[in-house]
Amino acid sequence: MKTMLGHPSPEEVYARVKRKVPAISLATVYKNIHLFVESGVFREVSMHHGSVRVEMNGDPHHHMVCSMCRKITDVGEKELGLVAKRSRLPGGFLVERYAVDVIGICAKCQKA
Amino acid sequence: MKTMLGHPSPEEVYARVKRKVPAISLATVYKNIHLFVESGVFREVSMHHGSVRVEMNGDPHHHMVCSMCRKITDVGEKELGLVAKRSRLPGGFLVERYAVDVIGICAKCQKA
DNA sequence: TATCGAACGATAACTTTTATCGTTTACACT
DNA sequence: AGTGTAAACGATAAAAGTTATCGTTCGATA
Repeated sequence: MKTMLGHPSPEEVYARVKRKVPAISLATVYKNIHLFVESGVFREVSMHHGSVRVEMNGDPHHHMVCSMCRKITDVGEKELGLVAKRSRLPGGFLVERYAVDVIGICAKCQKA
Repeated sequence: MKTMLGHPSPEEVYARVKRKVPAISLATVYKNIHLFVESGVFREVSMHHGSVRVEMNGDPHHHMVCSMCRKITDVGEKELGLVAKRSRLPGGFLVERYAVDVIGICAKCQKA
C-alpha cells in the first residue's frame, strides 16, 4: 500500500483513512492527529496555510512555501545555505525571503 | 499615541482601530490587512497560531514561539546562532527545535 | 450640485477546528 | 461467559477565523 507522504491536511488524512475504515469520524482523525503530534510522531507544518499540515518526523529538513499556490516542498538542511545567497533552490524555486521559527518553552511556562 | 508593536491578530487590530473610528467594520480591517500584506507594509507571521498575525517590516529578525502559551517573541538575526547550539536564548527560552520556511515562487507559478 | 466609481459596513456564508454527549468497545475480574 | 468500568468512538453542534455578498455611502471630478 502506498504510504502517505508529503504534508497532508487533516481532511486528506481523513479521506485516506476512510478508505480502510469507512465508519471513522473526522473528529477521531483530529483527536489522533493531536495525540500523534503531542507524542512526537508527527510534526505540525503551518506556515501560511489555511489549515494545519502534518508530516512524519524524519531527517532534519525545512520547507519551501510558494506564496502563490501554497505548495510545500521539503528542503534539506544543507541546501539552506543557498537561501542566504538569494539564489535559486533546486527545482527553480525563486526565494523571496525566509522565516525562522524557534519553537520551545518560554520562561514563564517553564515555571508552570 | 502608543503605536501597535508586536504581532497583533486581525481582531486586535480591529479593536485598536475601533477606538479612533468606532464605525469601522471587521471586514474593512481584513481588507486593509490583505492590502498591506500584499503591498509589503506588513508581513504575515503564522507559525502555530489559530489566527494570522501581522508585523511591520523592519530589521531582519525571526521568532520564538512558545509551544505552550503560543506567545511570540522576536529574535535578532545574530541570536540565531545560539539556537544551533541548543542553548537558551535571551529571556530563558528553552529551545526544542527550529523550523525554517523559505517563502518564494515555485517554478510552476513563475511561468504563469 | 450631479454623476460615477471606489470603499464601506453589516451580515451571511464558509472553512477549519474543538467541544459535547450518548453509545459502543475493550478488557479486567469474577 | 457475565458484569462492571473506563476509555474511545461517531455524530453533530458550536466556536473561531476568514471571506464573500450586497446595498449604501463617500468623495473626486465635472
